[in-house]
Amino acid sequence: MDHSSQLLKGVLDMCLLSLIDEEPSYGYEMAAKLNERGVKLVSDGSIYPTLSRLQRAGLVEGYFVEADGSGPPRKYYRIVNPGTVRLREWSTEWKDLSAGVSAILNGGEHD
Amino acid sequence: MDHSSQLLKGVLDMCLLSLIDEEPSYGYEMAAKLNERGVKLVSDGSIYPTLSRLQRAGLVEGYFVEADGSGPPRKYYRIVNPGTVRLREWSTEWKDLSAGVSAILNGGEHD
DNA sequence: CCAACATATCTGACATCACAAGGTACGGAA
DNA sequence: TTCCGTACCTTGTGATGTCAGATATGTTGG
Repeated sequence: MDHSSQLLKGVLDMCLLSLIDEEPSYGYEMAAKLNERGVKLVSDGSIYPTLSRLQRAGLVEGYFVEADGSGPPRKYYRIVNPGTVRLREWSTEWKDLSAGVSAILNGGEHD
Repeated sequence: MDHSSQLLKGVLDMCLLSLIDEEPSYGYEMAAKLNERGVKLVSDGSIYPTLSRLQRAGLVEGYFVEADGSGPPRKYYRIVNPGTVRLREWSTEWKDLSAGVSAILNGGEHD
């Protein structure tokens, strides 16, 4: 497995939750959004189990919507209250960690 | 397991390599440094296997040094050339990913 | 009608890696 | 002797991303 894939661990659920918080969406669409926004290498085999987990955890609600064009019905997700709270917590965790890591990476400036 | 632990995946090896790049060090000391610098929750059960992996990957070299005070000899690590290269790669990966994630987290500003 | 394609979701086997708990070993202090 | 701080390592467990493949729908072209 790739090193970037390891970096994604614990980050994907947070990103999906944030996307859903912006606007209800479905797996296939979110996979595309993530890639557009610079979080590459996310396969659908990661997306769907993660979305199920978010739903099982009571952070989002799922509902099916018939596709406008072609294809099978889409499973949309919208955020619910506990999800909003959790997203704030994860956001804080992320900021703290990423600040710490960046500090360590920049600690050894000898160029 | 904690969510923070998942966030650490793929980050710990990078941080340890960066610490070694600053100055040769040993496991017990690096565990303390990480905690001081804001990367919490790292247990020695994660540190030692990670250091072994870095060494097996040819990114660092290990050598034993007798302890000044008390305790068994310390296993110091110093960075070698491939490690310096890899550290730069990981650094770039990290910056890209963390920028992407931050952008997504800040994308849904509605407060 | 049938095949191929894009859309869309889901599953299972696999690998990676952080953690907790435990073990080993050394030296100094109570 | 017993405990504690230092220092290293190993084992089992759990979480989760990846790949490959299965399933289903509607459109398009032969």
